[in-house]
Amino acid sequence: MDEVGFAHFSAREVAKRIGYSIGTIYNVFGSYDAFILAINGRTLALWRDHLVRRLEKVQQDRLRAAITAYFEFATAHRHAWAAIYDFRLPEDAAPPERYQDEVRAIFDIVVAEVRAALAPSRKGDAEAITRSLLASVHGHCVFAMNGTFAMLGEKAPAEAAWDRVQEAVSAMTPGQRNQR
Amino acid sequence: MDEVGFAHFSAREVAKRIGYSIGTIYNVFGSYDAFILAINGRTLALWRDHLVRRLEKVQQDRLRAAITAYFEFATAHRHAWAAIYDFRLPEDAAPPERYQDEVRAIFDIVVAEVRAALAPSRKGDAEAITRSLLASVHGHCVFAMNGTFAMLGEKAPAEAAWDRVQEAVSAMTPGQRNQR
DNA sequence: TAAAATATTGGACAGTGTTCATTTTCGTGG
DNA sequence: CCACGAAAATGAACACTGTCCAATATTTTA
Repeated sequence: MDEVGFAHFSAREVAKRIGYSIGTIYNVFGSYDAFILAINGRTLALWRDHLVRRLEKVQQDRLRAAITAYFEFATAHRHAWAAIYDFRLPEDAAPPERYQDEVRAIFDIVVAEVRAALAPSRKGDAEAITRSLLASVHGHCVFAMNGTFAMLGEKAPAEAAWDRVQEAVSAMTPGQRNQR
Repeated sequence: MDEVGFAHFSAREVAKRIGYSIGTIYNVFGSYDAFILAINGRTLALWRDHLVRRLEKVQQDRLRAAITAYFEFATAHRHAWAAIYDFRLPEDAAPPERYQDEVRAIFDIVVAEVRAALAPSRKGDAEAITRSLLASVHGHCVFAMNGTFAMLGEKAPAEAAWDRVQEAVSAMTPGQRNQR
Protein backbone atom coordinates (compact mmCIF):
# COMPACT_ATOMS: atom_id res chain seq x y z
CA MET A 1 0.00 0.00 0.00
CA ASP A 2 2.75 2.40 0.99
CA GLU A 3 4.52 1.51 -2.24
CA VAL A 4 1.83 2.03 -4.86
CA GLY A 5 -0.86 4.03 -3.08
CA PHE A 6 -4.56 3.41 -2.65
CA ALA A 7 -5.52 3.97 -6.27
CA HIS A 8 -3.11 1.36 -7.62
CA PHE A 9 -3.31 -1.05 -4.73
CA SER A 10 -4.41 -4.54 -5.71
CA ALA A 11 -5.38 -7.48 -3.54
CA ARG A 12 -4.34 -9.81 -6.35
CA GLU A 13 -0.89 -8.28 -6.43
CA VAL A 14 -0.57 -8.72 -2.66
CA ALA A 15 -1.57 -12.37 -2.98
CA LYS A 16 1.04 -12.86 -5.67
CA ARG A 17 3.79 -11.27 -3.60
CA ILE A 18 3.12 -13.21 -0.43
CA GLY A 19 2.84 -16.45 -2.36
CA TYR A 20 -0.85 -17.10 -1.78
CA SER A 21 -3.75 -17.13 -4.17
CA ILE A 22 -6.34 -14.39 -4.37
CA GLY A 23 -8.97 -16.63 -2.82
CA THR A 24 -7.05 -16.95 0.41
CA ILE A 25 -7.06 -13.22 1.00
CA TYR A 26 -10.82 -13.21 0.66
CA ASN A 27 -11.13 -16.15 3.02
CA VAL A 28 -9.07 -14.33 5.64
CA PHE A 29 -10.48 -10.81 5.34
CA GLY A 30 -13.92 -11.46 3.92
CA SER A 31 -13.96 -8.58 1.46
CA TYR A 32 -11.81 -6.00 -0.21
CA ASP A 33 -13.13 -3.28 2.10
CA ALA A 34 -12.30 -5.31 5.19
CA PHE A 35 -8.84 -5.94 3.80
CA ILE A 36 -8.22 -2.22 3.28
CA LEU A 37 -9.59 -1.49 6.73
CA ALA A 38 -7.13 -3.96 8.24
CA ILE A 39 -4.26 -2.28 6.40
CA ASN A 40 -5.39 1.21 7.40
CA GLY A 41 -5.81 0.06 10.99
CA ARG A 42 -2.23 -1.13 10.96
CA THR A 43 -1.12 2.19 9.49
CA LEU A 44 -2.91 3.99 12.32
CA ALA A 45 -1.09 1.78 14.84
CA LEU A 46 2.26 2.63 13.24
CA TRP A 47 1.30 6.28 13.30
CA ARG A 48 0.43 6.13 16.97
CA ASP A 49 3.70 4.38 17.66
CA HIS A 50 5.59 7.12 15.90
CA LEU A 51 3.75 9.78 17.87
CA VAL A 52 4.44 8.06 21.19
CA ARG A 53 8.15 7.73 20.43
CA ARG A 54 8.45 11.36 19.50
CA LEU A 55 6.68 12.47 22.67
CA GLU A 56 8.88 10.23 24.81
CA LYS A 57 11.93 12.19 23.79
CA VAL A 58 10.56 15.59 24.74
CA GLN A 59 9.76 17.49 27.92
CA GLN A 60 8.91 20.93 26.67
CA ASP A 61 7.10 21.91 23.50
CA ARG A 62 5.18 18.67 23.50
CA LEU A 63 2.31 20.01 21.37
CA ARG A 64 4.81 21.24 18.86
CA ALA A 65 6.44 17.79 18.85
CA ALA A 66 3.04 16.17 18.28
CA ILE A 67 2.40 18.35 15.24
CA THR A 68 5.85 17.58 13.89
CA ALA A 69 5.20 13.87 14.38
CA TYR A 70 1.95 14.25 12.44
CA PHE A 71 3.74 15.72 9.45
CA GLU A 72 6.70 13.38 9.77
CA PHE A 73 4.58 10.28 9.52
CA ALA A 74 2.51 11.59 6.64
CA THR A 75 5.67 12.49 4.76
CA ALA A 76 7.47 9.23 5.48
CA HIS A 77 4.45 7.11 4.50
CA ARG A 78 2.62 9.35 2.07
CA HIS A 79 0.66 6.63 0.35
CA ALA A 80 -0.25 4.57 3.38
CA TRP A 81 -1.22 7.75 5.22
CA ALA A 82 -3.32 9.00 2.32
CA ALA A 83 -5.05 5.61 2.07
CA ILE A 84 -6.55 6.18 5.50
CA TYR A 85 -8.56 9.04 4.03
CA ASP A 86 -8.88 7.87 0.43
CA PHE A 87 -10.84 4.85 1.49
CA ARG A 88 -14.45 5.30 2.48
CA LEU A 89 -16.86 2.70 3.75
CA PRO A 90 -20.30 2.47 2.10
CA GLU A 91 -22.57 5.28 3.30
CA ASP A 92 -24.35 3.32 5.99
CA ALA A 93 -21.66 0.96 7.34
CA ALA A 94 -19.67 1.99 10.40
CA PRO A 95 -16.00 1.04 10.79
CA PRO A 96 -15.34 -2.04 12.97
CA GLU A 97 -14.80 -1.49 16.66
CA ARG A 98 -11.09 -2.26 16.41
CA TYR A 99 -10.58 0.43 13.86
CA GLN A 100 -12.50 3.00 15.89
CA ASP A 101 -10.46 2.11 18.96
CA GLU A 102 -7.28 2.78 17.03
CA VAL A 103 -8.53 6.22 16.02
CA ARG A 104 -9.53 7.01 19.58
CA ALA A 105 -6.21 5.80 20.94
CA ILE A 106 -4.40 8.41 18.87
CA PHE A 107 -6.98 10.98 19.87
CA ASP A 108 -6.54 10.23 23.57
CA ILE A 109 -2.79 10.74 23.36
CA VAL A 110 -3.29 14.16 21.86
CA VAL A 111 -6.04 15.07 24.30
CA ALA A 112 -3.64 14.51 27.19
CA GLU A 113 -1.12 16.89 25.64
CA VAL A 114 -3.70 19.53 24.88
CA ARG A 115 -5.16 19.31 28.35
CA ALA A 116 -1.73 19.80 29.86
CA ALA A 117 -1.34 22.98 27.83
CA LEU A 118 -4.68 24.45 28.83
CA ALA A 119 -5.49 26.74 31.72
CA PRO A 120 -7.20 24.89 34.60
CA SER A 121 -10.56 26.51 33.92
CA ARG A 122 -10.50 25.15 30.36
CA LYS A 123 -9.29 21.61 30.95
CA GLY A 124 -12.89 20.43 30.88
CA ASP A 125 -13.12 21.40 27.22
CA ALA A 126 -9.94 19.54 26.31
CA GLU A 127 -11.70 16.96 24.16
CA ALA A 128 -13.69 19.44 22.09
CA ILE A 129 -10.64 21.64 21.66
CA THR A 130 -8.49 18.70 20.67
CA ARG A 131 -10.98 17.56 18.03
CA SER A 132 -10.86 21.02 16.52
CA LEU A 133 -7.09 21.41 16.70
CA LEU A 134 -6.55 17.95 15.26
CA ALA A 135 -8.81 18.91 12.37
CA SER A 136 -6.83 22.11 11.84
CA VAL A 137 -3.51 20.33 11.81
CA HIS A 138 -4.94 17.65 9.57
CA GLY A 139 -6.12 20.26 7.10
CA HIS A 140 -2.65 21.75 6.93
CA CYS A 141 -1.17 18.30 6.42
CA VAL A 142 -3.65 17.45 3.67
CA PHE A 143 -2.94 20.67 1.79
CA ALA A 144 0.78 20.06 2.21
CA MET A 145 0.60 16.52 0.87
CA ASN A 146 -1.84 16.98 -2.00
CA GLY A 147 -0.18 20.01 -3.53
CA THR A 148 -2.79 22.62 -2.64
CA PHE A 149 -0.31 24.54 -0.53
CA ALA A 150 2.29 24.35 -3.28
CA MET A 151 -0.29 25.84 -5.65
CA LEU A 152 -0.99 28.70 -3.27
CA GLY A 153 2.63 29.44 -2.41
CA GLU A 154 2.72 28.12 1.14
CA LYS A 155 6.21 26.90 2.02
CA ALA A 156 6.04 26.11 5.73
CA PRO A 157 2.82 24.18 6.36
CA ALA A 158 3.84 22.67 9.70
CA GLU A 159 4.81 26.08 11.05
CA ALA A 160 1.50 27.52 9.93
CA ALA A 161 -0.33 24.71 11.71
CA TRP A 162 1.74 25.32 14.82
CA ASP A 163 0.86 29.02 14.74
CA ARG A 164 -2.85 28.21 14.65
CA VAL A 165 -2.54 25.81 17.56
CA GLN A 166 -0.58 28.34 19.59
CA GLU A 167 -3.24 30.96 18.95
CA ALA A 168 -6.00 28.65 20.06
CA VAL A 169 -4.20 27.56 23.19
CA SER A 170 -3.27 31.16 24.01
CA ALA A 171 -6.89 32.15 23.68
CA MET A 172 -7.74 29.51 26.28
CA THR A 173 -5.36 31.00 28.81
CA PRO A 174 -6.59 32.96 31.90
CA GLY A 175 -7.61 36.52 31.16
CA GLN A 176 -8.72 35.83 27.59
CA ARG A 177 -12.02 36.37 25.85
CA ASN A 178 -12.97 33.73 23.29
CA GLN A 179 -15.64 31.29 24.27
CA ARG A 180 -16.11 27.56 23.58
CA MET B 1 -19.51 11.58 -10.17
CA ASP B 2 -21.72 13.23 -7.58
CA GLU B 3 -24.00 10.23 -7.78
CA VAL B 4 -21.64 7.30 -7.28
CA GLY B 5 -18.47 8.89 -5.92
CA PHE B 6 -14.88 8.72 -7.06
CA ALA B 7 -14.32 5.06 -6.16
CA HIS B 8 -17.25 3.81 -8.23
CA PHE B 9 -17.03 6.34 -10.98
CA SER B 10 -16.60 4.84 -14.43
CA ALA B 11 -15.81 6.48 -17.75
CA ARG B 12 -17.54 3.60 -19.51
CA GLU B 13 -20.71 4.22 -17.54
CA VAL B 14 -20.59 7.92 -18.43
CA ALA B 15 -20.22 7.04 -22.10
CA LYS B 16 -23.20 4.72 -21.85
CA ARG B 17 -25.38 7.34 -20.17
CA ILE B 18 -24.62 10.16 -22.59
CA GLY B 19 -25.11 7.85 -25.54
CA TYR B 20 -21.53 7.83 -26.74
CA SER B 21 -18.99 5.03 -26.89
CA ILE B 22 -16.05 4.75 -24.54
CA GLY B 23 -13.62 5.65 -27.30
CA THR B 24 -15.13 9.07 -27.78
CA ILE B 25 -14.46 10.06 -24.20
CA TYR B 26 -10.83 9.19 -24.67
CA ASN B 27 -10.69 11.14 -27.92
CA VAL B 28 -12.05 14.20 -26.18
CA PHE B 29 -10.16 14.09 -22.89
CA GLY B 30 -7.07 12.10 -23.79
CA SER B 31 -6.91 10.04 -20.62
CA TYR B 32 -8.86 9.03 -17.57
CA ASP B 33 -6.85 11.41 -15.38
CA ALA B 34 -7.56 14.33 -17.68
CA PHE B 35 -11.24 13.38 -17.64
CA ILE B 36 -11.36 13.39 -13.86
CA LEU B 37 -9.48 16.68 -13.75
CA ALA B 38 -12.05 18.22 -16.06
CA ILE B 39 -14.85 17.02 -13.80
CA ASN B 40 -13.11 18.24 -10.66
CA GLY B 41 -12.40 21.56 -12.31
CA ARG B 42 -16.10 21.91 -13.01
CA THR B 43 -16.90 21.01 -9.40
CA LEU B 44 -14.52 23.74 -8.24
CA ALA B 45 -16.29 26.22 -10.49
CA LEU B 46 -19.65 25.22 -9.03
CA TRP B 47 -18.18 25.56 -5.57
CA ARG B 48 -16.87 29.03 -6.30
CA ASP B 49 -20.23 29.98 -7.71
CA HIS B 50 -21.94 28.82 -4.53
CA LEU B 51 -19.49 30.79 -2.42
CA VAL B 52 -20.01 33.95 -4.45
CA ARG B 53 -23.77 33.71 -4.23
CA ARG B 54 -23.67 33.27 -0.48
CA LEU B 55 -21.36 36.24 -0.03
CA GLU B 56 -23.57 38.42 -2.24
CA LYS B 57 -26.40 38.09 0.23
CA VAL B 58 -24.43 39.20 3.27
CA GLN B 59 -22.97 42.43 4.59
CA GLN B 60 -21.80 41.46 8.05
CA ASP B 61 -20.27 38.18 9.20
CA ARG B 62 -18.86 37.52 5.77
CA LEU B 63 -16.16 35.18 7.01
CA ARG B 64 -18.75 33.19 8.84
CA ALA B 65 -20.84 33.04 5.68
CA ALA B 66 -17.82 31.80 3.72
CA ILE B 67 -17.28 28.96 6.18
CA THR B 68 -20.93 28.05 6.04
CA ALA B 69 -20.77 28.03 2.25
CA TYR B 70 -17.78 25.69 2.44
CA PHE B 71 -19.69 23.17 4.50
CA GLU B 72 -22.90 23.65 2.56
CA PHE B 73 -21.31 22.76 -0.73
CA ALA B 74 -19.44 19.77 0.67
CA THR B 75 -22.66 18.49 2.21
CA ALA B 76 -24.80 19.10 -0.86
CA HIS B 77 -22.28 17.46 -3.21
CA ARG B 78 -20.46 15.04 -0.91
CA HIS B 79 -19.15 12.77 -3.63
CA ALA B 80 -18.16 15.38 -6.16
CA TRP B 81 -16.53 17.41 -3.41
CA ALA B 82 -14.64 14.40 -2.07
CA ALA B 83 -13.48 13.50 -5.58
CA ILE B 84 -11.49 16.75 -5.67
CA TYR B 85 -9.30 15.32 -2.93
CA ASP B 86 -9.61 11.59 -3.66
CA PHE B 87 -8.00 12.01 -7.01
CA ARG B 88 -4.26 12.51 -7.16
CA LEU B 89 -2.12 13.16 -10.20
CA PRO B 90 1.01 10.99 -10.66
CA GLU B 91 3.81 12.13 -8.35
CA ASP B 92 5.60 14.31 -10.88
CA ALA B 93 2.80 15.77 -13.01
CA ALA B 94 1.38 19.18 -12.15
CA PRO B 95 -2.31 19.99 -12.64
CA PRO B 96 -3.13 21.88 -15.85
CA GLU B 97 -3.11 25.67 -15.72
CA ARG B 98 -6.90 25.86 -15.98
CA TYR B 99 -7.32 23.73 -12.91
CA GLN B 100 -4.81 25.74 -10.91
CA ASP B 101 -6.53 28.95 -11.93
CA GLU B 102 -9.81 27.59 -10.62
CA VAL B 103 -8.22 26.81 -7.25
CA ARG B 104 -6.64 30.23 -7.06
CA ALA B 105 -9.90 31.91 -8.02
CA ILE B 106 -11.57 30.46 -4.95
CA PHE B 107 -8.54 31.34 -2.87
CA ASP B 108 -8.60 34.95 -4.05
CA ILE B 109 -12.22 35.35 -3.04
CA VAL B 110 -11.43 34.18 0.46
CA VAL B 111 -8.28 36.29 0.69
CA ALA B 112 -10.34 39.41 0.06
CA GLU B 113 -12.68 38.50 2.91
CA VAL B 114 -9.86 37.68 5.30
CA ARG B 115 -8.01 40.87 4.42
CA ALA B 116 -11.10 42.90 5.16
CA ALA B 117 -11.31 41.31 8.59
CA LEU B 118 -7.68 42.00 9.48
CA ALA B 119 -6.17 44.97 11.25
CA PRO B 120 -4.41 47.34 8.83
CA SER B 121 -0.97 46.34 10.09
CA ARG B 122 -1.66 42.71 9.21
CA LYS B 123 -3.29 43.07 5.83
CA GLY B 124 0.05 42.34 4.21
CA ASP B 125 -0.06 38.83 5.62
CA ALA B 126 -3.55 38.19 4.31
CA GLU B 127 -2.50 35.52 1.82
CA ALA B 128 -0.43 33.47 4.28
CA ILE B 129 -3.15 33.75 6.90
CA THR B 130 -5.83 32.75 4.41
CA ARG B 131 -3.90 29.67 3.31
CA SER B 132 -3.70 28.59 6.91
CA LEU B 133 -7.30 29.36 7.76
CA LEU B 134 -8.53 27.63 4.62
CA ALA B 135 -6.55 24.56 5.65
CA SER B 136 -8.09 24.69 9.12
CA VAL B 137 -11.61 24.94 7.81
CA HIS B 138 -10.89 22.24 5.27
CA GLY B 139 -9.65 19.93 8.00
CA HIS B 140 -12.88 20.44 9.94
CA CYS B 141 -14.90 19.76 6.81
CA VAL B 142 -12.93 16.60 6.01
CA PHE B 143 -13.42 15.21 9.49
CA ALA B 144 -17.10 16.10 9.34
CA MET B 145 -17.60 14.37 6.00
CA ASN B 146 -15.51 11.23 6.51
CA GLY B 147 -16.90 10.31 9.89
CA THR B 148 -13.85 11.09 12.01
CA PHE B 149 -15.74 13.75 13.94
CA ALA B 150 -18.65 11.39 14.47
CA MET B 151 -16.22 8.83 15.89
CA LEU B 152 -14.81 11.40 18.30
CA GLY B 153 -18.13 12.84 19.39
CA GLU B 154 -17.99 16.21 17.63
CA LYS B 155 -21.45 17.46 16.77
CA ALA B 156 -20.92 20.99 15.50
CA PRO B 157 -17.98 20.92 13.09
CA ALA B 158 -18.76 24.19 11.31
CA GLU B 159 -19.04 26.04 14.61
CA ALA B 160 -15.72 24.62 15.75
CA ALA B 161 -14.10 25.80 12.52
CA TRP B 162 -15.64 29.22 12.97
CA ASP B 163 -14.25 29.42 16.51
CA ARG B 164 -10.73 28.70 15.26
CA VAL B 165 -11.02 31.34 12.55
CA GLN B 166 -12.31 33.90 15.04
CA GLU B 167 -9.42 33.19 17.35
CA ALA B 168 -6.90 33.62 14.58
CA VAL B 169 -8.43 36.85 13.34
CA SER B 170 -8.71 38.18 16.89
CA ALA B 171 -5.05 37.45 17.45
CA MET B 172 -4.28 39.59 14.39
CA THR B 173 -6.11 42.58 15.82
CA PRO B 174 -4.23 45.65 17.17
CA GLY B 175 -2.79 45.17 20.64
CA GLN B 176 -2.25 41.46 20.27
CA ARG B 177 0.87 39.32 20.57
CA ASN B 178 1.08 36.38 18.19
CA GLN B 179 3.50 36.67 15.31
CA ARG B 180 3.39 35.46 11.68
C1' DT C 1 -5.14 -44.98 10.14
C1' DA C 2 -9.75 -42.90 9.12
C1' DA C 3 -12.62 -39.20 9.40
C1' DA C 4 -13.67 -34.59 10.20
C1' DA C 5 -12.34 -29.83 10.15
C1' DT C 6 -9.70 -26.32 8.27
C1' DA C 7 -7.03 -23.96 4.71
C1' DT C 8 -6.04 -23.05 0.03
C1' DT C 9 -6.77 -23.03 -4.69
C1' DG C 10 -7.79 -21.03 -9.22
C1' DG C 11 -11.26 -20.84 -12.83
C1' DA C 12 -15.38 -18.08 -14.07
C1' DC C 13 -17.74 -13.73 -14.18
C1' DA C 14 -18.60 -9.02 -14.72
C1' DG C 15 -16.50 -5.07 -14.56
C1' DT C 16 -12.49 -1.55 -15.41
C1' DG C 17 -8.97 1.79 -18.23
C1' DT C 18 -6.55 2.04 -22.58
C1' DT C 19 -5.48 1.71 -27.43
C1' DC C 20 -6.32 2.29 -32.24
C1' DA C 21 -7.66 0.58 -36.95
C1' DT C 22 -12.00 1.08 -38.92
C1' DT C 23 -16.17 3.29 -39.96
C1' DT C 24 -19.41 7.00 -39.92
C1' DT C 25 -20.56 11.79 -40.25
C1' DC C 26 -20.01 16.40 -41.73
C1' DG C 27 -18.62 20.59 -44.26
C1' DT C 28 -17.17 22.46 -48.44
C1' DG C 29 -15.86 23.30 -53.22
C1' DG C 30 -17.07 21.81 -57.97
C1' DC D 1 -26.24 17.08 -56.21
C1' DC D 2 -22.11 14.96 -55.79
C1' DA D 3 -17.46 13.95 -54.29
C1' DC D 4 -13.81 14.31 -51.50
C1' DG D 5 -11.16 15.32 -47.43
C1' DA D 6 -11.33 16.24 -42.57
C1' DA D 7 -13.21 15.49 -38.31
C1' DA D 8 -15.82 12.62 -35.10
C1' DA D 9 -17.27 8.36 -33.31
C1' DT D 10 -16.94 3.51 -32.92
C1' DG D 11 -16.20 -0.95 -30.53
C1' DA D 12 -13.26 -5.06 -30.47
C1' DA D 13 -9.08 -6.47 -28.14
C1' DC D 14 -6.01 -6.42 -24.19
C1' DA D 15 -4.59 -6.67 -19.60
C1' DC D 16 -6.08 -5.75 -15.50
C1' DT D 17 -9.49 -5.54 -11.33
C1' DG D 18 -12.78 -7.41 -7.20
C1' DT D 19 -15.81 -11.24 -6.18
C1' DC D 20 -17.52 -15.78 -5.61
C1' DC D 21 -17.31 -20.61 -4.67
C1' DA D 22 -17.03 -25.67 -5.85
C1' DA D 23 -13.11 -28.48 -5.80
C1' DT D 24 -8.87 -29.77 -3.80
C1' DA D 25 -5.17 -30.10 -0.37
C1' DT D 26 -3.67 -30.00 4.26
C1' DT D 27 -3.94 -30.44 9.14
C1' DT D 28 -6.19 -31.89 13.35
C1' DT D 29 -8.75 -34.99 15.86
C1' DA D 30 -10.60 -39.46 17.22
